[in-house]
Amino acid sequence: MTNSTIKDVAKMANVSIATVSLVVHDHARISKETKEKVLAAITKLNYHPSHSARGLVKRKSGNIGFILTDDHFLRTEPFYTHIFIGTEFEAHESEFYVLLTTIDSNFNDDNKLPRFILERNIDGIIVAGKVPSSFIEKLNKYHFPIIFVDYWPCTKKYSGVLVDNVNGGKLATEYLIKSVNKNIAFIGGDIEHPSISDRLNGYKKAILDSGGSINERLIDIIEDYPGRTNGYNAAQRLFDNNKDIKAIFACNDAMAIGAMQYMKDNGIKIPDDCSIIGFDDVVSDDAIEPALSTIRVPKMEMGTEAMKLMAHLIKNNIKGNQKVLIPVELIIRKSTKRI
Amino acid sequence: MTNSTIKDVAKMANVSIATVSLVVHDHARISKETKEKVLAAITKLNYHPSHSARGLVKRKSGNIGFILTDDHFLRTEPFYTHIFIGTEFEAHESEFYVLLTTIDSNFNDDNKLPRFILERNIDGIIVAGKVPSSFIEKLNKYHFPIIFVDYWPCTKKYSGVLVDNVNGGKLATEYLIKSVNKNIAFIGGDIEHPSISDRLNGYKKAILDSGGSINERLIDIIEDYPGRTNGYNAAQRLFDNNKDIKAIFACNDAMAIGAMQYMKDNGIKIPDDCSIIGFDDVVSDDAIEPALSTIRVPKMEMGTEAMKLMAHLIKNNIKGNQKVLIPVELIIRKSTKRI
DNA sequence: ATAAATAAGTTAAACGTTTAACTAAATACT
DNA sequence: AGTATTTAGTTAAACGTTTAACTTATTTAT
Repeated sequence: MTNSTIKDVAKMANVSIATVSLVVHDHARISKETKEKVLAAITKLNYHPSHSARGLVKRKSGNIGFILTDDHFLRTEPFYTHIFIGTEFEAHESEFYVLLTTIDSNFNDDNKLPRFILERNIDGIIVAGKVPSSFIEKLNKYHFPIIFVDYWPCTKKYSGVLVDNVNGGKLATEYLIKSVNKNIAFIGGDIEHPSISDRLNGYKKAILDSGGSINERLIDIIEDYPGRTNGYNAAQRLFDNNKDIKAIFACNDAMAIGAMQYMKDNGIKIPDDCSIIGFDDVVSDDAIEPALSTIRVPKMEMGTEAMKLMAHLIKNNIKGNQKVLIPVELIIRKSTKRI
Repeated sequence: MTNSTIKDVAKMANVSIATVSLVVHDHARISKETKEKVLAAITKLNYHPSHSARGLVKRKSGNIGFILTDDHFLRTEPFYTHIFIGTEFEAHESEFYVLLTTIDSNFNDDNKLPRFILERNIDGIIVAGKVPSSFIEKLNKYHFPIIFVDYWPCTKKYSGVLVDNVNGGKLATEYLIKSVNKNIAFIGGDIEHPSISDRLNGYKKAILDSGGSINERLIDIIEDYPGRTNGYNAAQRLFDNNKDIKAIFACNDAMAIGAMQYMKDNGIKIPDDCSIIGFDDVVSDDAIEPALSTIRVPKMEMGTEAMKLMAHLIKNNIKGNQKVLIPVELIIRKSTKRI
């Protein structure tokens, strides 16, 4: 039951350890018969190459760091948890291990970088979600590939795996235009966040493309975090201003759910009086009454894409600065008037 | 910026690499002056021992596996996420890396064990939360230490880090006895789960100790998962049966919140008509109206304790079968009548 | 004064891989 | 037939540590 090594396999298959290694790496120099012989021994002995030994000679740790802020990780909506699971899943293919760690959401110059960075025990880093800029600055000193997921800092030195927010906003708004035509509001928070502003851009684009014009009084944006309470308040301001709102596109599901609560509390029928579409497709959307229409973000896929890209960067020994856009999907449930 | 090795340090400090290694391990054989010299070089070169090289010679991976079911990890309440962060935090001390992976919540004999187990790239495993018994059976074949957190399978071959559920149930119930005296109900789900049945045991113990007797009609237990909806339904059954319930001790906060919703919907004033105490102390407790009194479970501490125990087991090369009880704390907020 | 013990290092082998350089046999080319 | 090339493997060094065994110098005991 103790680990068998390459030597045991070599002995059993009657070849040198180099041959075993070449078989493991599927090298062309090995004949079919030898390969089969070795493979049989590997299976019999349940041999797996030692991560440490391999790492030592290749001067790679075989680890990828996955970093996010603690409040993102501890958030009740497991958005980033899904992304992490995606990377972990995909790591199987490329034989990486993923080391997850959190940083302080108020990370500043006095904070230390995660241990695996200081010890250089990773071959690359995946950063999920918005992180403090002082963290990114510290990261700049290091020479491994860094991939940002769901957030791309302005410095275009790194790769990013991003939701196609503009298109998502466009899809949602286009549907609302087709079903209710006019008076479509947008509610959002944390507009500094590129994802949110892109969703707003998609909203504007859809309206302009359809021949309409932007009415700033239908757009309610706050600086604060886009959560349920702020969604509730946004809806209140909106309806106070304009009784005739026919649809709301919320920058995320949390705000949408808050806005729905306001409508319920004030006798506004969903979707008869007012349609609403969210963004993200979180677990509770289906449970809520009426079920919330939304833009589905394939969270796990973002993780797998990030890890695929990482494997590519490492294999080719490049740092990369490309942008991968993850397509989204409009999910129509019960909170929207049918077209 | 590239990694410096033990050789670089040795050269700079004018000693052999063995000396450097001995300094790093704080070995007594090294004089104070040499030690300082070496330490200075280490700092100057920002030297960190290679995880791989160390792992190779020690025949340890330096990794600890952290395993839980996917639905536990993806649950909106980040209970196990907190526990994980605790292990990750404590791992700093013992220089371990933590590899987090999920298993299928319907794990059966056809499922494969996590990769790092098959490849034997971990020195020990921490299992968080209830896992399928077929998973545990498969684990039985391996010879590394295993620690269960927040769930301890009947086979007492492994160590467990567990919430003091009995005492928690007792604390909550004792408070309710003091404040409302009589007609204190218990609602719970998944009674097979040792944690839940222990909470019920604490409830019973408190009542008996106070000279009262157990009224089965005040105890509502379902087999299903103890979530909000089931809490709502449990409260409904309870009040249908007995209008005079003065307090509810819920087996967890989710059920408590559900039960509160039922009371709000039916004009039962909290805490004037009926007090309620939950269990776990989840994030939303404070946000809910009125703020929920509960039993606080120190989640991060469970993680750190598990990792401390793991480091101990590994250092002494034992498998261990001890039980660590984590004390809980009664948190009184607004959902309970004052004593 | 000499032997024994202690202190403070050093040497060298080992851990399990990978891979460049080498070898030996078989095949292809003049 | 003799040389060049291809095929299919082997050899051996290297990766960065740890640690048992060794050395050398100093102190202590007799």
